[in-house]
Amino acid sequence: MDEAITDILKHNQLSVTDNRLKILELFHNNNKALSHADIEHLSGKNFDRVTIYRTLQTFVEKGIIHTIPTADNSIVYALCKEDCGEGHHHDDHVHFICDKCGTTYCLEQTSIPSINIPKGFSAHRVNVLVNGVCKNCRPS
Amino acid sequence: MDEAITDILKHNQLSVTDNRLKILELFHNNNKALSHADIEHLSGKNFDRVTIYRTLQTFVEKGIIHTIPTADNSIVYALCKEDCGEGHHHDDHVHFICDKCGTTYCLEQTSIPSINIPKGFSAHRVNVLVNGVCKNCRPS
DNA sequence: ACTTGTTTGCAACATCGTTGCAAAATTATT
DNA sequence: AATAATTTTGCAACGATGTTGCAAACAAGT
Repeated sequence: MDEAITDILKHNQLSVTDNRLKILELFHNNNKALSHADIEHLSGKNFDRVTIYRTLQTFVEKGIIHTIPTADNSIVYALCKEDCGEGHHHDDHVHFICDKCGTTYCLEQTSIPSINIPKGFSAHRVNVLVNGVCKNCRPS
Repeated sequence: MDEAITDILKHNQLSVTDNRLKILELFHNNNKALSHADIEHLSGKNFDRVTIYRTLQTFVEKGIIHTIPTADNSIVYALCKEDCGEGHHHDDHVHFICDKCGTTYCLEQTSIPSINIPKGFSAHRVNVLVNGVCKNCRPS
């Protein structure tokens, strides 16, 4: 399990460090999107703020994680699927943000519908954000 | 023209001040979404940063403008349509962000498609962000 | 084990956004 | 038209967030 995470780093020509292993582990253990602050808390405050910023930046560049825009304007990050690589992101799935618990999910199975945009505009990438209540916060 | 803007403020039970008139004017003159920084520059730096923050906040609460989430994580604001009011936003249109000039447009005429989300989740609001090249930046 | 190159942590800084409070402007009242 | 009551503004200070330079610590290759 730890070796799988190590492999991800090696495949992306990244040095294997405690910091990177720990952060990748957090993404694998929590099946949801994490903010910089989440990581700072979850990691037990062992790592410097700056290091976390730089690690996340590196992971985004390498295509290991992707960023998700949110309405309340905090950056959150989530693991990419297999087919993302350096400079090639293919995160064409819907993102769901729970208004109760604040959790952001990647709905991998929900594909993005096609959008008809006006003449003169050309679309390169579509982001769909759905706000609502997630299955854990659903009233019984 | 200036009176129309004054009316908007009065209809929302807001005092008519230079600041608010100027900011509303900027939104009417520039047919695109504006960031806090945009307003600071466009207004000629006559108003305090804090005042701009508070004015934008007030306008959002009153339903005069709405916020748009962006991938690069800067808040942008745009005018609401007629039917938005205090606590009632109905901005179900697509937002388009030009990757070249950075302009954010509200595509009022493009409606949001329905999204099938997994069981257990309930959707309340859908945000669609399209990135691409706008009609002004289109290569000839 | 040693060397090379990368990564980390610290310090300092820049930007962004918020809050409390007194002065100024706007609205309501007489 | 003048005054009183309320709202808004600007300033100062603060907190949170994100960035950069540089020396020490670490990982990878020989």
